Amino acid sequence: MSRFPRDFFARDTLQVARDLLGRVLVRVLDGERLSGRIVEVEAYIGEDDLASHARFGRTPRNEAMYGPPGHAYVYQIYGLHHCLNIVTGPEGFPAAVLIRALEPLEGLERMRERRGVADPTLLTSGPARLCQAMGIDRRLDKADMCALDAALFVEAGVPVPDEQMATGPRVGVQGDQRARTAPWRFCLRGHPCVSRPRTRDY
DNA sequence: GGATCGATCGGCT
DNA sequence: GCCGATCGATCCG
Repeated sequence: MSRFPRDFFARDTLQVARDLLGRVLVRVLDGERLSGRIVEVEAYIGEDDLASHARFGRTPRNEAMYGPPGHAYVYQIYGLHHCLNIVTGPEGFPAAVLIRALEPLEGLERMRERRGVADPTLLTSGPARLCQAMGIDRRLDKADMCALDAALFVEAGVPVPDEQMATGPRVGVQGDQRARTAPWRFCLRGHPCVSRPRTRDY
């Protein structure tokens, strides 16, 4: 059960994003393990990335992105959803990887209760869906995912060979042309749990 | 299958 | 005051 150390997350953000595919996100909730294989992620890199919450500089909300790698950045959106990022790169530089979709592995029954749906491909196939399934909210913002007693962490799983990986523009990003087109989304080609399967050539 | 819309509220240019 | 790194329901063809 190899829990990833901080060094894994301290590397270049695009490298970490790619390398997170196939790994296992684990949430310990009420003493029970809920887990899923990471099948889709997006990178948000620096204040110059106009799609990033760090584009206006350091604020109370995005503070975690400026902190040490291997910590969670959890934010609320549209007043009702949560999204989970893992902070990457050197401390002081705001960057993170958004976890967009999982293939559920452990704790499916609990996830079904929390989500109110039975279909496994609908349990964790979206950034807010996986947070609801795993009980992730702002209380986990800035949580250290490398601590021994962490309730949220990443295990080694099985890395994904390049030929099974697809790359493309990030979902839900509008405005600035560079931000819109940067190929900073990574997913498992054709996997049923990816959040937006059949748009474009995924 | 695709387009559209409402929910709901914290953070901010 | 405006708007969002979303989701699910609804309507249409």
